[in-house]
Amino acid sequence: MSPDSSLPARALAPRRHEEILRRLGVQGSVSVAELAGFFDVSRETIRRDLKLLSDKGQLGIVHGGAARFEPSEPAMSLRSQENARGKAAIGRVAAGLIRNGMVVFLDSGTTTLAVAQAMTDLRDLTICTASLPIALLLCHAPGMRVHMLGGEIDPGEEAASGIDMLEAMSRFRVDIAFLGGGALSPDGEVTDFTRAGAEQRGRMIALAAKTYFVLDSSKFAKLTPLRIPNFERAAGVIVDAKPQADIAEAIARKGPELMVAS
Amino acid sequence: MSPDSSLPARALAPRRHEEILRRLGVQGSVSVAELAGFFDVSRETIRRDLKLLSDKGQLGIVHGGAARFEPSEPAMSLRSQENARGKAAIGRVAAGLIRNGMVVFLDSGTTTLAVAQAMTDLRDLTICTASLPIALLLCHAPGMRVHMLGGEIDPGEEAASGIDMLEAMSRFRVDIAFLGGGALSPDGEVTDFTRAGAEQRGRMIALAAKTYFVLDSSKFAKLTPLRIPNFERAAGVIVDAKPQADIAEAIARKGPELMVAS
DNA sequence: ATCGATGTTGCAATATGTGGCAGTGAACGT
DNA sequence: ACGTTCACTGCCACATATTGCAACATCGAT
Repeated sequence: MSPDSSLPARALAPRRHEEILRRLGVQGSVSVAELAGFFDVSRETIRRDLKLLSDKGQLGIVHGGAARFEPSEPAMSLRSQENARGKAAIGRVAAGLIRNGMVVFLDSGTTTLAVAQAMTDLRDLTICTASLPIALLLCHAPGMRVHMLGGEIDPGEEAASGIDMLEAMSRFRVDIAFLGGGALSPDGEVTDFTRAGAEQRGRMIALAAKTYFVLDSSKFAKLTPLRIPNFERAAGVIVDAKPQADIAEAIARKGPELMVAS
Repeated sequence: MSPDSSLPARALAPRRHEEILRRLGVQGSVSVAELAGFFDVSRETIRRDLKLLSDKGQLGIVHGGAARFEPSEPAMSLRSQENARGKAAIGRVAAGLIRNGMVVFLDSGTTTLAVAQAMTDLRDLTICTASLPIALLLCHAPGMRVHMLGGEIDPGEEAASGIDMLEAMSRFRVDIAFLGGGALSPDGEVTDFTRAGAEQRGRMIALAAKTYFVLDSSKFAKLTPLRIPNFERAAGVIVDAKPQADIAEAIARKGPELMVAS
């Protein structure tokens, strides 16, 4: 009885093509398995679709799926490849915490970018971020309103920072915030590289109804100097591998829930 | 909205056509089977309907049903390919107007993106923009400070807009601004699609010491409804092909210098 | 080097498109 | 009233397109 928004069990070929291209525009790449599942058609059908679109020059086929041609984005794209599996797993867990209608804050960083990637299928969200790639990614997802926090751009993070960004941030009422961090300290806290970063994240914890830190396991081995204020008020820490038992214990003692993604 | 969710025992042809077009407007595509079921008529009848509507140019027939003609503007990454040569030429001329130490405002759009691309070799500039791709591009150029104007992201432009963006913009002292536009009107003004866009550009003219419009020749053939306030105070209009003589004259009469890039 | 996932190809099954033909019913003229 | 015309529709048979399956080739990560 509902001929509406969610795609009909069997979508026409052009409709699939449209959706595939839309996803490519948003995510940069798509996998055959993912599309076959989404459209409920066989993998061969998807491959034939991709072949067609490829012949039209609208995408490039790669093993496992297809990717969009790009002028290539620099610098950060390299870092986001590191431990991509782990980050994707963290992204899935994080996306699972989000409900319709929420106001979501996404910190800058490669792990939060993975969270954003896992969110592209969700609908009816308000996104608030200072990260250029995250804003660019999510603004094309249907049903999302994206607010970019302005400010001076930090080239390393590809994100706005500074006083303007802090001010813009504090205007929002945020339901759920996902923050990155520099390292997971031995005494069970998330720490940061810079004073400004730590301060900004501490404020976000105070602002958001719930805050989760997302840290991939490459951060376990590091040590950074700045404690993040209000850390004990965070709702959880999402990681992609079990940290040492004593660290896990220390986190739990402070308050935040430790969530291990796989 | 829908007085007809119960199946019309047998709808007349015009009634079906109306409903088919309505569905196309909402869903983008319709299938023969779905329509045949809904109207309780044979598939052939639906096909004949579609054939008729197709002959009238109101839809396109595809295997299994019908699809609406490209309702959506091509993605920005595609638009920037159109007339890339012309845009690059405009970019070179624009970049030539920039001196060390300047505060440069770059509007959103594909032509201003070309200007940004031509600027990557310059140094010691402060960039101010609401465009995500421009900010992402220039933040990696050495010796540039990039300020991103925050606000709600318009997916079509991949840029911030709205009240927050206007407010952030007005904080800056700008030496030179490069603005896009919707069209070059026959009476020698740049015009815009939307009230908000025209208003925002008008304000930037008032704010910047010098303002240049950048318009590639594909904009010559178009007509858009909104005049841009303060247009006569702009310093110049940079294009990639000579417009009609009377238009060129009209521009000069208003004040801005016409610069033809090659 | 091995194993699981992915890509390829031919083929059969199903779905869809096309054209012809006949039945229906309304409009119209006789 | 009757018959004719005509638009519209459904049914049928056949042509074509799309899809899934299965067997086999390749790729890629351990």
